[in-house]
Amino acid sequence: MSGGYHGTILVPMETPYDHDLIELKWHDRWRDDANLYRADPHSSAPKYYVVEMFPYPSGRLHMGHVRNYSIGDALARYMWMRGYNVQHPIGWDAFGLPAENAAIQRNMHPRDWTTANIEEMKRQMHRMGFAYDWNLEIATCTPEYYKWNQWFFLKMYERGLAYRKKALVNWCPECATVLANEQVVDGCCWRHENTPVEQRALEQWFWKITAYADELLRDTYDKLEGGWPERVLSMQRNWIGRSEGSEVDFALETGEKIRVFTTRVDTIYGATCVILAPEHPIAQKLLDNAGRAKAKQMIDARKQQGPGDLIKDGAFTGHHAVNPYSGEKVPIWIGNFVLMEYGTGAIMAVPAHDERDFDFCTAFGIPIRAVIRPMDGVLGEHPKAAFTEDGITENTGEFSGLPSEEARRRMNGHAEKHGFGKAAVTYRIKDWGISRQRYWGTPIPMIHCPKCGVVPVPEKDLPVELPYHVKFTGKGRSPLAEVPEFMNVKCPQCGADGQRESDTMDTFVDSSWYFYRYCDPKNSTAPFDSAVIKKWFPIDQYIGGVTHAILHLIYSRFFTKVMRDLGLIENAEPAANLFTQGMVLGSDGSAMSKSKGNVVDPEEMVGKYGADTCRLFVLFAAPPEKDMPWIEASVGGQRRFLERVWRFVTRNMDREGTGDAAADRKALRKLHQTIRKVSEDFNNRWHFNTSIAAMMELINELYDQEAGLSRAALDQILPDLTLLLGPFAPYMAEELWGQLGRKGPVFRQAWPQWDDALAQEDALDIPVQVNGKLRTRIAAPLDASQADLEKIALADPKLQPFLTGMQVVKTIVVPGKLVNVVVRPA
RNA sequence: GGCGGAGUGGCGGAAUUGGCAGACGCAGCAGACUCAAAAUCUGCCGUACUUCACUGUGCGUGAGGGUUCAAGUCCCUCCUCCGCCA
Repeated sequence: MSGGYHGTILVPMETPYDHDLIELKWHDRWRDDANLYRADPHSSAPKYYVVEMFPYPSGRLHMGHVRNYSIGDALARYMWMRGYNVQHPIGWDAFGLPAENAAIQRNMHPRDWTTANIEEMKRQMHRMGFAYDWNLEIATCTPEYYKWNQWFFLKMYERGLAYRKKALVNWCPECATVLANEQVVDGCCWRHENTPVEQRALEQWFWKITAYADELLRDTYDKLEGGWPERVLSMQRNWIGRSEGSEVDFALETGEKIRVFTTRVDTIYGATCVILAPEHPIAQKLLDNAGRAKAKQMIDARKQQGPGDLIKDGAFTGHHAVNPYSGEKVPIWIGNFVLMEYGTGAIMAVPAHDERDFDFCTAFGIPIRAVIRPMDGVLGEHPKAAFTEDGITENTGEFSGLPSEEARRRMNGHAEKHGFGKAAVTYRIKDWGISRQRYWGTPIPMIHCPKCGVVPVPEKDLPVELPYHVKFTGKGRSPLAEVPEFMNVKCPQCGADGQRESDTMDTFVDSSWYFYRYCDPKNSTAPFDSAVIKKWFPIDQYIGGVTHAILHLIYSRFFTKVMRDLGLIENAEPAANLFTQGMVLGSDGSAMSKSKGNVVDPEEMVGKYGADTCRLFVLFAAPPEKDMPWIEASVGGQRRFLERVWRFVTRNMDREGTGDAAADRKALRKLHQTIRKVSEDFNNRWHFNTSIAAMMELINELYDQEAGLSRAALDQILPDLTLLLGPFAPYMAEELWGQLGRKGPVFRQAWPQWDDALAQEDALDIPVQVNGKLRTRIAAPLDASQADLEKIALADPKLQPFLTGMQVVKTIVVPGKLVNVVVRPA
């Protein structure tokens, strides 16, 4: 039988595929069944906890969400079908600046705006058919949730992990308000393009993430390697930025000391000046009025330039300090590239052996002196560039003639012995500044008492609730500061009239532990029940955008470690496996943005093609970890595929079978190959693009064999095909499943099993090469030996022209794969 | 500059362990069906040449070199792009 279906044999029972009809029917049933996607608390099946990063409720789902959630949903459904007890929650990262902007611009209260957005996006999620357990839903802006942010704050405070210090914030003099980093565009205010942002020092709260720097770094190797993308681990390691080196004191005439950090103490005899961060307290003391003005200018200017295009700037303080090793007096400068937050806020400049120091000293006419020679070279007398590698010390007093590493070791020992320095480790990561001068966030549970100072709100008084009636002027400090009913409070210690902290917490606090709260979202006496956490954690699979590779993912790791030290949980890491999906790009290949006008609205696409088609497309267009462009012309291909499936199943479900054994065998072979392929993709790399391609090949084969299929074959093919489709196109799968007379939701059915014997081809089809070039193909029995293959290949008539006049040197036979005949002229 | 990732047809991509490069889809071309169109179905679809012959040959995975019977895949040098850190 050949030729395939030409519309002449079969009864056309088909109804056309109407996505709205099908999807809306199931949509209502799924939405109204609160327990449909609930994990079974009494199940003995292995647990599987899959979490996709929760969205900010901006009001509309975008394509990035659709992609993220389609990946997670396919996985959750597959794991259900594999018999796991799956927990699959969703919630809302509901605090944040856009809500306040809406308040200012549209006169809507942030809470009302957020609530309306959540409802709208929830509706869109239902429409997409995502299988979430809505019983676990949380919104971080509710007092029931943020109460526990405050509780964690108090716990941090008790353990000395929360402290207060002055720190710089972005200040727009025009708005007279503090700006978030993302409101600073090219160093200017986002609403006043020509107004440079200033830096102001405010008292703010910090969390001591640096106390965990070492463990956060170590666990990227010990616990996350293999489960998290290498790219993310490498970014986190960079961010933590551990470096080993030395701290050394340079003494001033006044007796004060400037402590510098360096990784290259072996070069210290080449230090020709000391450079302080412009805000360094000693710099502030040494500078005259003009100098201080210059320093302020540097601090403000730094904010306006990215680290890449920072133009080096500096100024001499007029003072000197003494190099404790050489006794030499070197000038003290301030420099804009020295960061107060890193190391000690002061460096020694060794222009001969550090590129940045070389640039700086060349620009300001500071002398250059080489003290390290290359292993196999001589000391550079008048270097034109810094020699930055390790080498041999020279002209370094008692430490001369040593390899760099040994010099560092000995010099550290020397410093320690004489009390002017020591070996030291420093980190790039800074403590987490959590204060935000904003309304729409978690109030920091602290009270300022004129007598007692800073006093924590007692636990029993939590939550400190956000007042509803607030004026949003966009001016001044936190809007909360203007609400007397909120601000005025009695000191819990002495009863005096105190003032509440008016700042709120960074929204990254909210997202640092939300996946714990999912497990016990209604608990009113604790953030969660530890026993429940023990059951579900660590997360088996966390899925989200690589944009969160650093901040969110490091803060939530920090939170997990603190929670563990508080005895609340046992796991040291929140997620055993992390998957970062690529971005959805516009058809022009660049990120979707309103200004580019290349934004594609998911809801519009769902209306046009259906949710199943959209889900299928975002999974098909590229492997999930890669960026993918949205090319609408291609979407039609997914729609056509679904229509082909629909037609095949509906017109074959009730017909009499034919009975062509060859057709059955071919179709069943392809079916089992497809089950194997799709299962392997789920188990290994999640390359759903190839899974869907395999299903397309299956449907193509089924069309070819359709006319000859027996009823028995159809009874295997139709349900299995439907089940395979389940994780990707749940609506159509559910509808077809029902039409096939089957009961129960598709995602609760057992995943189909493949049979290697049925997937096996009838005969080998082996390519034959001569000197590595394909010359012919041969058919051979499955059990052909290497010798058989060689014999058949060499006898093949098509090969003869390439063998005449040649001598066969050897024949390579890869069993089941290939034959390569190596020849040379006789 | 350092680290990490990538570069394959007109386009998205496939080739999972060194073994047939271009699966699957989009776009395009031709045909069937149709009064016609849409839809559907069938065939073609890297490139140059070749043939009466859907025959055959050469070239081809960013560039150049190497290892190997065999390289998109491994090694070396280089170029371009993206991310992170400087």
